[in-house]
Amino acid sequence: MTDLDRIIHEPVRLRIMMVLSGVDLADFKFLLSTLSLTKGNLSSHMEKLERAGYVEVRKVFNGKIPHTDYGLTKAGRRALTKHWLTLDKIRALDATTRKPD
Amino acid sequence: MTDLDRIIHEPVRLRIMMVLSGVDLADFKFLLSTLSLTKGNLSSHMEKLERAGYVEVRKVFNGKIPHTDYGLTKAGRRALTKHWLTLDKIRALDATTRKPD
DNA sequence: TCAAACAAGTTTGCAGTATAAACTAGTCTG
DNA sequence: CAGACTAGTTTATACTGCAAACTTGTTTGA
Repeated sequence: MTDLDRIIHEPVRLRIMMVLSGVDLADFKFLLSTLSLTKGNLSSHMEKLERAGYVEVRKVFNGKIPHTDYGLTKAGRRALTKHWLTLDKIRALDATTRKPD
Repeated sequence: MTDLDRIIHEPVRLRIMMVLSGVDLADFKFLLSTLSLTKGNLSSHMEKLERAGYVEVRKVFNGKIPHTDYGLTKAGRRALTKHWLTLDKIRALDATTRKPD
């Protein structure tokens, strides 16, 4: 009930997911500058999100230059929505928990 | 701006902080059962929160039995409030980020 | 009375992870 | 063709969450 998905909860990935949720597709370079990450860092986070089935990766060649686009999957959107709901529940914990005397 | 305090962000500690924010003091046993943790796990999280200056620990003897109470410090309350604000900002990222075509 | 069980935590060991630095594969430029 | 650039990926390291084992002391029961 108050269990947070650690794949999404990780700060960088939470931000990645939110950015992706606002667009159809985003490429590596865009994410890199938007989120101010190093390439290695972004790469490994994207791999983790892909493995979890939360993002879809599309690799194409723009002429001769390789290009990578990312987009949320249905499952990714669902998981993200659920994550915020879970956070809302945790946020309400202060009101629901009273110490028994 | 969208930097999350990892001390607080960790799921278990976020829950601990929220529970503590709803009471003046809570003891080890109460937290243990409320949050369904193992003792070792709770102990090390509390130590981390204490080191960060977010919780205050009061150890007393109830007769012969040792007793440990925890409560949020001012800094802890401030940090927790700020944390939720930061999460709100991240939550709004989908609306503010648009991919330049 | 002394061994076994219990209480309340703390310490330890391990498995997993986030990150930057180093690397790769290929393209463009002078 | 040498060197710089593009677009990532792999590697190495330092950190961290967690449960199990341990510690210190108290109570219970035979």
